[in-house]
Amino acid sequence: MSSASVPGGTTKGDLLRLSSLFVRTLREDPADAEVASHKLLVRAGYIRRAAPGIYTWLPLGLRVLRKIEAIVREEMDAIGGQEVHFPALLPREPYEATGRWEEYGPNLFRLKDRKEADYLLAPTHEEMFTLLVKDLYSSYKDLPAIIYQIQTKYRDEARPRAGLIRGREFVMKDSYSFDHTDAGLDDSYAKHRDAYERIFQRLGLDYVIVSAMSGAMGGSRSEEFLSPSPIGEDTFVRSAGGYAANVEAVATPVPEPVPYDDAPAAHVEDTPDTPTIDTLVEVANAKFPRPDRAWTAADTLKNVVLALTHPGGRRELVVVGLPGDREVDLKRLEAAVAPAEAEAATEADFAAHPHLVKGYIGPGALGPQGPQRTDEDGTAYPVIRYLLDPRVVPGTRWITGANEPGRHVFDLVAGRDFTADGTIEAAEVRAGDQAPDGSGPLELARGIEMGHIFQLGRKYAQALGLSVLDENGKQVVVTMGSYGIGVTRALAALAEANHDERGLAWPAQVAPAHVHVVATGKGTEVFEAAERIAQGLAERGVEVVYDDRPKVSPGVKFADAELLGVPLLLVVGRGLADGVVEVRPRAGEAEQVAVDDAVEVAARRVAELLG
RNA sequence: CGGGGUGUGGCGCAGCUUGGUAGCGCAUCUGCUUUGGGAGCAGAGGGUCGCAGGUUCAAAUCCUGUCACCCCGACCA
Repeated sequence: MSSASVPGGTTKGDLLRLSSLFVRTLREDPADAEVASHKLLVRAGYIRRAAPGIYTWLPLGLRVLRKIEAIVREEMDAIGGQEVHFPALLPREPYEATGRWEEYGPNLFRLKDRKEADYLLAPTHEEMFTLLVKDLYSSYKDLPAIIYQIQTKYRDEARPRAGLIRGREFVMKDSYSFDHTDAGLDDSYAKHRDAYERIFQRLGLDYVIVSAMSGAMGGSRSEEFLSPSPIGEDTFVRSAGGYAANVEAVATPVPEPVPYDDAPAAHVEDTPDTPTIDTLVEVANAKFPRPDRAWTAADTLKNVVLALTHPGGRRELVVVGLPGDREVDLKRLEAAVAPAEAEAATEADFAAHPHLVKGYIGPGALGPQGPQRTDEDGTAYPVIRYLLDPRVVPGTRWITGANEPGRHVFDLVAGRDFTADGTIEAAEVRAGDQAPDGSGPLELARGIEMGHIFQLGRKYAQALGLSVLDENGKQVVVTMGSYGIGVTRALAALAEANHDERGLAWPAQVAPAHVHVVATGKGTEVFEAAERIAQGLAERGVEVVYDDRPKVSPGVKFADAELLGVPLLLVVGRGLADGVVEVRPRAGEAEQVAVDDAVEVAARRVAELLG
């Protein structure tokens, strides 16, 4: 690996000769690859699959990985981060203390030593960092502190996919901040946010920052850095006015309450055979037409029965009431009820609650209006909690279930005829919905999550007993932030964003080399000239891949050059007779250069590419 | 965990319906020719057909079981 990346410097750049480089390119896509980054990284000889979701790094891939790491390292150091390195193999105890030995479930790689003691391959290192700081520090004067590592993580994903995008082994930069005040945490968080912006800018990656739910991690503020890509696994929304959020985190704008003084009284009507919203709308329009317009699904209040499983294992039925033209988004629901898990109610759940008439459930049987049960201390609870979509504000009028087969209520007014136990963000987010900050309609897009920053707060410090003495000599629990960048995933995102049908096309900052020198022809002159140029570039600190393979046809060499994706191609071939060589960017126009100027020109082009 | 699919030289595939002892392309090796867009000719090496049982004179092929892998969904800092 070269230490020099500045052309014109005095340190020698690397010269990789394709005749001996440990690489083999493939003409065909591997059968198990679906996405471009996976196909091309394998075809170009950057990585090989070792096991599902686990990859071996070959020299070219490793060079790219190291360059990304170097950029991450520089920016982390620039905000005062100090690098450490933890083992990946860890004992059970610290994870037991925070409950994550259990919480992580089957995604944790667990193993036993010869004495049957439990170990794990770390999926992330909050516990170890917290304990290390506890070990070394005990005063507020030692804070703030930011420590980080770039390290291999292990998660036994249920379904690894898309090559490096979701692996079971992956490289992550994880950093942690330690402060004794909330303001300090805000500052550490802001530093990381800035550092992440610089990192992704330097990597040449488009990114969007979306607000996210902190979910099972606990804590408050949390944002994700996504690389927009159709193959991304995260759905996010954004508005023209600059709002961006993970779908789970989107807040629904709450409409103003509607006056209902002149609203007609609610009335129950026969609506036979209307167990679905579609059939209900059809019958309503046929039998009870509105004078002004037709009924639509949005006029109905759909009540969806869901089962929550709480951490202790308690199962609870809840009903979510939402406009009939929307579905419940289970991911949003789960984010809203975390740490409980949610699923659709089963037949057994309905059987256990016979007052829930499937297809005709209405507020009358739910929440405050429904059956109650009484606690030991006399407090009354609804048997089934009723949670409303934020759009169902007081004064809105609905057609909804009458809790009898074949019957619905019309003109049921929220706030007058029924109330609920609360509101919940569980309805699906759709393109065209308004952004909560009034910045316009939302569009949905997919992205690859490359980074995530969290304000963890005091959860881990509390669980592991990390406190320091403050200015007044009092013990205060430390507040923490946790910040991750998926380094290998960022590499995949770069490959996704920088390729064409011929192969990879790396930004110069992360490319395995700066210049790809191709010698075409059979005469010794071209090889001698190419050799001189390659060495001349290396001596100026330029990193060079030199295709010195004899007896390989030009077509193969050009195809390989385009597959490997080095940003600048330098061809020494038939032009040599006229004293010229060709310099051309990976996807650009060729420039004829006098052979004696080749090193100078190529080095200058590289410097331009590196910015 | 549910659904679908696939396991045959290093890679990509055919052969399986209708059993007869394994083939094609790429890659690799040797020789000659060729050299600006994935060359040609001649020759060569390399596969217990995922594994285990079973049926049969005979199994890559039929039957049973099992394992692995891929894709979609569920799940997932």
